[in-house]
Amino acid sequence: MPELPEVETVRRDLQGEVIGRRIKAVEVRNGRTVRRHPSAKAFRNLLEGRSVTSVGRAGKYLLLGLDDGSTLVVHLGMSGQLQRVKSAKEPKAPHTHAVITFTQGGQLRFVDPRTFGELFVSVAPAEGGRALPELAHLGFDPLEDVMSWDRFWALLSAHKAGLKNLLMDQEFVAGIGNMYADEILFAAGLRYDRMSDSLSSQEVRRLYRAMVETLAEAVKRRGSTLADAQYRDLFGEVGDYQDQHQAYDREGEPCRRCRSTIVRVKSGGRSTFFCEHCQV
DNA sequence: ACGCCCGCCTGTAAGC
DNA sequence: TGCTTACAGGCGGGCG
Repeated sequence: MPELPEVETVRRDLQGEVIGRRIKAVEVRNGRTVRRHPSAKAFRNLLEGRSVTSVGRAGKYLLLGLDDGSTLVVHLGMSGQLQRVKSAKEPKAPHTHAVITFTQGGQLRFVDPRTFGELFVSVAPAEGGRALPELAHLGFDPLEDVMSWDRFWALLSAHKAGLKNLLMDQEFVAGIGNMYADEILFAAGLRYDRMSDSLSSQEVRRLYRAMVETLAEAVKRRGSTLADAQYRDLFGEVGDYQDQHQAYDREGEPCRRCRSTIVRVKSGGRSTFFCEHCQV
């Protein structure tokens, strides 16, 4: 399930692959993928003939800047993948919902079994990411937007929410999903249900540090590919960070810090994994 | 303002 | 063995 580290990995790969390329043709094979547009044709018309000038990211959204000042926005949802193929002749994977063909140099394909992902073109330029009206609701980006820990404290204190819910709230901070929320909270030594306005200054610093360092390390490891093998990078390769997981998907296994058993609870309909001894 | 639930989806796995 | 059910969860919307 692609979260910030996986999306950032794809972004970096895309940068070397699509900048400067001109879009010759766009094929939409599943209309749901471009559901924000009135029709697949309308989406196509916005893209054909354009060149890619930049590749950015805001939270879990990829932003491909185009030469007319518009932006192709990609959200991978739960199961979305972008695939870079050198030849149009390469067989299409099942659930290939959109295909972008470049004038030279193959295709970019969007594959998404669960169809929670989407593509859309925003008429606004990509600069800064959240400048797009469609993404104006996103909160700060944990890797792009560095802030002082007391500023972070002020943001946390402005809410009265459980820490996990707040970390996963894209309007608060953009890019963290269920998996990295559990990993960040383990690294911070804080429970998922601690109230955001109840932290000591030391705990605020630990949380901020854990958030930035966990995500940065996961980017270094090119993201997490779990047993379901949903996440693949632009070239079909898996990530390495799942081997470093301390909590997520480790129910019944020993905590790597204290050896007590990692437990799993349901919170807000989602699985939450944590160590009752290390997280307070 | 926040928590919680639903609907949207399909593939996988557990249960009977 | 074969069918049914549960689960995975990002996001937007509704409700209490």
